[in-house]
Amino acid sequence: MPEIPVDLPAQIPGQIPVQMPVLYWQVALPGPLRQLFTYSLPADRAVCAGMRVRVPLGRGFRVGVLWAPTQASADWVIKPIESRLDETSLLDEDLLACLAWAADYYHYPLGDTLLAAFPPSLRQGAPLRRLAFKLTEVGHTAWLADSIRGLRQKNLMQRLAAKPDGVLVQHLGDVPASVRRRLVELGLIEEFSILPPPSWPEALAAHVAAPQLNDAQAAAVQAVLAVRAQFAVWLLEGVTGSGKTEVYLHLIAEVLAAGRQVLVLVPEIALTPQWVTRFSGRLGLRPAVLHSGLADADRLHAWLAVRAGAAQVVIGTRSAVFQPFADLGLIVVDEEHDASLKQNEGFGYHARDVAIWRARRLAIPIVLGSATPSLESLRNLELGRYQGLSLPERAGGAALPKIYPLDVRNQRMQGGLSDALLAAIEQHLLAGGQVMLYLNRRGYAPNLLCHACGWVAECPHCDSFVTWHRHAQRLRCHHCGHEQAVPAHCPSCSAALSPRGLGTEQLEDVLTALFPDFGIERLDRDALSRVGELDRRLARIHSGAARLIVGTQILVKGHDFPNVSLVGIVDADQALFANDFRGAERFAQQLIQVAGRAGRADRAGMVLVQTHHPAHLGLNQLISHGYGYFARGLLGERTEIGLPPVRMAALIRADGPSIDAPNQLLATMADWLGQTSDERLVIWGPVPAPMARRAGRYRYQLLLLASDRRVLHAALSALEAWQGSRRPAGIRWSIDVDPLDMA
DNA sequence: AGCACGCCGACT
DNA sequence: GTCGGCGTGCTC
Repeated sequence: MPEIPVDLPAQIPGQIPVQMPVLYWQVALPGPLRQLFTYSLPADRAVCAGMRVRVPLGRGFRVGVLWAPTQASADWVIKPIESRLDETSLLDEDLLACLAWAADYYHYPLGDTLLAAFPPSLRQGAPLRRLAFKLTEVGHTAWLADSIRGLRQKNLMQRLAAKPDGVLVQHLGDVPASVRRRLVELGLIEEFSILPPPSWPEALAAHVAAPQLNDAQAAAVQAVLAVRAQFAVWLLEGVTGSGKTEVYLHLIAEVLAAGRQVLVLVPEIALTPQWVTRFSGRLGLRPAVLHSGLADADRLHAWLAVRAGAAQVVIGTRSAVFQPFADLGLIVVDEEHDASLKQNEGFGYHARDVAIWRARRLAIPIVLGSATPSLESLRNLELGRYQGLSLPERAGGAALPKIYPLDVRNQRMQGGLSDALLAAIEQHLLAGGQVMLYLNRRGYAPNLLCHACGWVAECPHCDSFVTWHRHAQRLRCHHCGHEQAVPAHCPSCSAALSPRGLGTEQLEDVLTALFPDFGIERLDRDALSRVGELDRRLARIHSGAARLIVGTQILVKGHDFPNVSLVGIVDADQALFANDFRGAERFAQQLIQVAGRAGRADRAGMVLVQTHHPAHLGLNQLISHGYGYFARGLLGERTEIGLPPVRMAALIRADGPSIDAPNQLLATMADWLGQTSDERLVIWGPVPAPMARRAGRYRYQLLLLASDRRVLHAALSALEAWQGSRRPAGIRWSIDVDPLDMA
């Protein structure tokens, strides 16, 4: 990337440098350096916080962000800022404040937090200005006189002659650099830098009419619009199929009409072209779509367009919450309970919570939508921090699916399917419906074992077994990516090996054998590794070419299958007895979300849950009283035990190549915290992580709990200060505030 | 994080 | 005799 610093060289040759007054600024730098660095710059340079600068550090240079003016210090030699990379701040005050809060709240270094708000190319110091070429006076005359000989030179001259404002280098990719260089040498063309205006496609006409809202939807829209110019968190609790998206679209249209921008946060997997099509058809514009698969150039383009206000609607996964909106008027968080809104590694922010902070700062409404709200949000509703909106019925009068536990004790099973479930599948297929089977385990079989000696294929790097992927003929670890060939015989006793347990691949094979006349589509991460594959498979399902659908979590996330009349939960037992305290909550959310795929059109759907524990209390409460009741019951339990969301939590993780060093480090921290911190701080552990060895590293964790967030916060800050940059050899440790995933 | 400096094993 | 392992310490 060519470097185009905004500043001229400090010293013009042949002139004596004038001694200028100097200003001092604190600069936030990337990396785990949890301190700001002070640099100087001439007082006549206009600067402000949020501007990117290039500064010397050690023997190299870094891209940093100007933070705040400061005084000189005698403790170290202050170096000058090498150059400003921007002419103005790229992050406005509100976003800077948000990032500063997030760095503080999540105990993540400020520099890394600030730089996380930039697209990758800007993070690395790419200038906003671009190189371009245009004809010189001489060149123009030469062109008119038709005195250019070389064909390729002539070609380039012609293109530049047609564009007096210049052509960006990136649009001259087909012209060899040597041709450009030659013409520059001849003085016919010249290189210069310009600031391209952010462009975004023009509005198209909305061509899909808004449907009539039902009473509950209309009431929700009205409630939000009534106070749209002030901060409020609205929790939109709408059963699956109740038309939450329609509520969003009405609100968005109103905010757009007022000329303001809208942010829509969605879970990772839900970003399908269908969403975009629906939005553009109804709103008459192209939303900016932001997700992890985006190319750097597209990311930069969208970022600039959002900053300029040209992109009016942003649909994105969690990182979109840091987009530099020019005039944000509304935030929507869809599926607010979804765990993918929380980043688990590194900068562990929760996009929903950051979004709420931004909304408060900007005094705008934020709508959190879900059929299965998180316990965090339900508690905030109880405490009166959120306003409740409810869509208790399905749009279009469709009935909610009926859920039945299916006792599989002592039942004959074929490929994990009981006779009762098989009969129901057949019945629904013959009646013309589609059937969906949910199994949260991909691959053919989760274990490969020796029936003679008991040997089981394990991952060499983790405390886990490897999954047999029969079609790929590989054994794969789902925790670290380890892969190996399938051994022909037991390595321990040479007997034959056999699969144990059931994965989606096997389920697909079993169903193909049992129901050969009905097409089957499998939806899991393995089947969808290629881009566009999801859409191809969804198309086959929607066309009716596939009548049986087998899949994992992906089924849960927001796709609509209107003709599914039966949903089978193949194995509820594993989730029923999860070791994580959030297990019950997550199971309930998944069950309700999967069940919600059934019976959307005119016929009521049916959900069969295979279990060995048909009398399980939670399961039955969930089935008979619904998610809302069940979740509020869980909240009561959490209150008694003192777990989140009633108490605030932070998880200290440590891992290293040896078994005791990480444990020891956390034990030392636990001791120290016990002695020095507020007595209201609860310290649990250290304990081995649920998977004690992963990718060859031994993992331990320490859970900190406090009813008062300030107590927790103070303890974490003290811990950071105490540990400082001390780093016992090979051990990594990190803080996860509000952890969702305890693994 | 980088990237130095700084002391102990197997190679031209 | 050197090349090189990564332990620890600093960067305005």
